[in-house]
Amino acid sequence: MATIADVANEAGVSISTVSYALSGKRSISPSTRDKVEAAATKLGYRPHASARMLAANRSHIIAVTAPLHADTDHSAHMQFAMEVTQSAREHDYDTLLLVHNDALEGMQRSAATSLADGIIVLDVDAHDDRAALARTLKCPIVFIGIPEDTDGLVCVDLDFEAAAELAIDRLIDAGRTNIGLISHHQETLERESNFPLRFLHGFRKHATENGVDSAIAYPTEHRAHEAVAALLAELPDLDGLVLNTSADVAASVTAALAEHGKSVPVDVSVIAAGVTFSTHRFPLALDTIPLDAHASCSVAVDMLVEMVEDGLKPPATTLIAPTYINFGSVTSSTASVIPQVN
Amino acid sequence: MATIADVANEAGVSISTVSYALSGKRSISPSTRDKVEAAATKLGYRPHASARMLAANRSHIIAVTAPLHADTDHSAHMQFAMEVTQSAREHDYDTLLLVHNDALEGMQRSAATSLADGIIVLDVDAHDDRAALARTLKCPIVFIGIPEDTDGLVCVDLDFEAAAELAIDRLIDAGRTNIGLISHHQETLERESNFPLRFLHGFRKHATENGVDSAIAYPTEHRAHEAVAALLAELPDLDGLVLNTSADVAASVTAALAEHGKSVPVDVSVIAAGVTFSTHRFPLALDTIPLDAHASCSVAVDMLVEMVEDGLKPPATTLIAPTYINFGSVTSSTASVIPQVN
DNA sequence: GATCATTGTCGAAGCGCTTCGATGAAATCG
DNA sequence: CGATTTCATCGAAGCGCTTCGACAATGATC
Repeated sequence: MATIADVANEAGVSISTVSYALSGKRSISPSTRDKVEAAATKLGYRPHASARMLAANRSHIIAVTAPLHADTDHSAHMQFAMEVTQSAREHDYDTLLLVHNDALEGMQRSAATSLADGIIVLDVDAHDDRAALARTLKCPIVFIGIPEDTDGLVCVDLDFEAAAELAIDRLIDAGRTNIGLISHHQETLERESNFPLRFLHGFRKHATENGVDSAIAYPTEHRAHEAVAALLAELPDLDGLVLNTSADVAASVTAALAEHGKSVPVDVSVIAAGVTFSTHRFPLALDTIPLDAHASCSVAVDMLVEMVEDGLKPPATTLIAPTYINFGSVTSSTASVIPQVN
Repeated sequence: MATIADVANEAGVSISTVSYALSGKRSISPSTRDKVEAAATKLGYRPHASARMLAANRSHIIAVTAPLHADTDHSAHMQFAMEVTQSAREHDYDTLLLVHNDALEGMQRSAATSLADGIIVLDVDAHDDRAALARTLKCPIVFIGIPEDTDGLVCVDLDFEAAAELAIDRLIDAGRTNIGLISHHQETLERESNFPLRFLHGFRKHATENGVDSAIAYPTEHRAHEAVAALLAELPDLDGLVLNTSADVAASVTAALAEHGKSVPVDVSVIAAGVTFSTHRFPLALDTIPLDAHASCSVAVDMLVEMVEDGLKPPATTLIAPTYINFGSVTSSTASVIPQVN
């Protein structure tokens, strides 16, 4: 393990010159810089992480709290953790994983000991203990997800209400006026994971405002059949369907509708919205308004790094505009009347 | 941020006394210890992580490399990462997440800069680049999974060959002599993820040695139907089935067999072996020889910590003995002849 | 009562880096 | 050409902790 002193020796300059040459924080003559770089390369010099942390008072570590609930969608969870890590690396930060029962203690610990420069909070509930804790820590923190009380917090998330509105608008544009929503399991709603509630709210409001007949169902199994039956009972003329639910439920929707003699997209047009999974492997790919982990995480990490390095406090809540991916699962119910322009 | 000097002041003792009182590395009189502890509590003292790292030359951080492949089972992946983290916390270590393209560079970096005290390698391929790299690093490393060439490496994993043998033995005990295996997707095998190969090997060998008729199928879809059909084509009298495959394939096995007029467990007894998922939510729960993330990870982390703290090099490869969980999906084909003892 | 351990505490030397202020040399200016 | 600014480099002071060696004070030993 070569130290900076070894490099200084090898290059025939002082320690501070090596530091400045490698960091670029002060001007150094090209010839000296070259000597230093050559020496560093020759010795395979890598600055000692903790020495650097201590001296610079910056760990270049971001803690990520990702608790695992019984109903956690592991795949989505993983995606977010990975995306945070990738984004962090682009800023030369590493990520510390804080799980589970250790979430609160871990946040506390990594902040109090200066282990982490900042914290990313994943899988946020409406009433999340971590929100209260976050207000007491002077450490920069960004939530990916939105708790009910965002006072004093910095949050980033997909605009789920806008996503619900966009889904309804697309179905209305296609002439659909009997629109159902399959939401998440009751279990998830009860835990008050917040985004399904925001989606529900956006759906209800926009459906009412636009005078469409709507119904909402909550799956009870890991498939769509029960929810589809419930929807059809309430809305026999169902011709539009929005899915803000889990992958297994969404995957079986086409089959469930078929059992009732309904085909996709002609009889019922379907949009998956605010979901992390991709539908292109489904028996029939569905139009999707994705909950894009990469988008949320990179925005969140950018913000966090800015807070850490520049001491800025960004706007309290940043909502990410929904995007639409077309797979052909929405078609006009009156194709001959309203010709598709564009 | 109170420092150790503040605590020393408050308690009226020297800095080194505080350090020894809190670490217990030298004997300190009870009265002094109490004073120090009171002062530390009063000031909310937490040792500064990087200062401690630098002075003690130990980061108390374990790096975890968990690359994400196209065919990665996110759920299993997450489980392992979480379990490593949990086990690490029990030894007072935190875990750094190294993903993806960053796996090799990250191992390199965290070792060279002393960012991590040790490394856990997950999701190991037969010919894994990380194995070669590991041999060049002086940093303690434990593989969870077994590459083809284990020379100089420390590896921990479920004994997949023994798991295959155990599955066959149980089916033989139940009088089953036409035993099929549904393995993983070709894609997974081609990537040379190593454990399916070891399972296959154990299965073939033990089936041959015990004179049972056997057949092996590789699923092509995310369901079992094609594989079951292939198995029945080769082995029309199929009466035992071993599943070393993905959750979606295993979940649909009962239905796939039913389409051929075969019931579980009477016509065909089924065992899921070497799998991370639980089958108790399946339409019909299956006997399971689990690939227990907790078991593997806690053994691996214990070893790694021992290597870090005591400098010991444990045995090259540690195979974890399989266990059997009974859900009633295996019954005797000749119940009246071989009464169930016990 | 002198000798030898033992125990509890302290001071100081780092750990390897960053960064501030100082300094001499070279360049710029009136 | 002396005064002033700019540039490149260096020395030294930390960052907050651990740990080694020293050293009184106390207790045990004969």
